[in-house]
Amino acid sequence: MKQNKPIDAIPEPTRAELEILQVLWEFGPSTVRFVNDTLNEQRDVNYTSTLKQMQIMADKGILKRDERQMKHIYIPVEAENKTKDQLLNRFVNTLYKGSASKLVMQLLGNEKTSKEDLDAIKQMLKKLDK
Amino acid sequence: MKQNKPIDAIPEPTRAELEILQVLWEFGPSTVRFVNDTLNEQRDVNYTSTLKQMQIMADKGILKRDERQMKHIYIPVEAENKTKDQLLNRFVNTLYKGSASKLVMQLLGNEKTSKEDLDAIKQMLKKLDK
DNA sequence: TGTTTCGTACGAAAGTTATCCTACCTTTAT
DNA sequence: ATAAAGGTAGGATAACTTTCGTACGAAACA
Repeated sequence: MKQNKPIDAIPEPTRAELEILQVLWEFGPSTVRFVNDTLNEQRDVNYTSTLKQMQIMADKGILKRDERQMKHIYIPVEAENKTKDQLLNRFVNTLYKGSASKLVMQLLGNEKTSKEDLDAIKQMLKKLDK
Repeated sequence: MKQNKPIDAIPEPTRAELEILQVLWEFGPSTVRFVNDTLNEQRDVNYTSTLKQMQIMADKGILKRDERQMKHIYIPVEAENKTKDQLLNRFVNTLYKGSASKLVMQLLGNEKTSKEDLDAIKQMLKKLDK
């Protein structure tokens, strides 16, 4: 019988938290106002909802914030790539037993993968060989 | 302002539901007892917890069940590949703006991707060309 | 200077997920 | 026949997520 949870597990961002991270990754350190406005281009969210989320994320250590101004500036603690690596690893582990090639096979068997994507992938592999 | 949710969205399996689906995909239609025993090789779960989960999944339409016997037999409604395609699409959409090649780039930039995986991916690409 | 606008903080509430207890029925074995 | 084992059903509950109302302070402005 294994241990149920690793003790030092880094909290994975939830769905709503990920939305917020995307904005911060794309536009850099931002105020709640800016993040909320950006989110509202996609769907309805109340300002205080976004505020609360970002406060919680700061509590969890996902974001840090600069409070020197009245308008606090929020910044992701982890780099975009690091977080995405974690999420991707988890994904490939749970769905494909850790096999990257199985995941790619699923991806390529998918009609939605465009010719451009295929070419880009080939290019990458060539570069990797060097 | 866009619509918040598509009306006919198929409910995505949750974490615990996915664990159960994995067992059913691997071993075929099964009883709760079998699924629970299999899960317990990995972690502690009470029998009634697994039962409840599978009942909920049947309610949601994720599983159907054969009740002719006292020991009900549960079967996934959707094929493994279809469900995984949905999850993969969602993943690539939310994290990589729908770009499969970006996802693969992240995967290849990851130390955990083995040489075997790389070779397997190259093989696949060759086959696709024909 | 007062009022309106914009910000944070706090707490409540609703929804979802995951877990398990209890009750009760059916089958099996003593 | 009766007890034990194994099954389903149906709450109850706890933790987590998500959302937002209310309160209140600071800043901008008429």
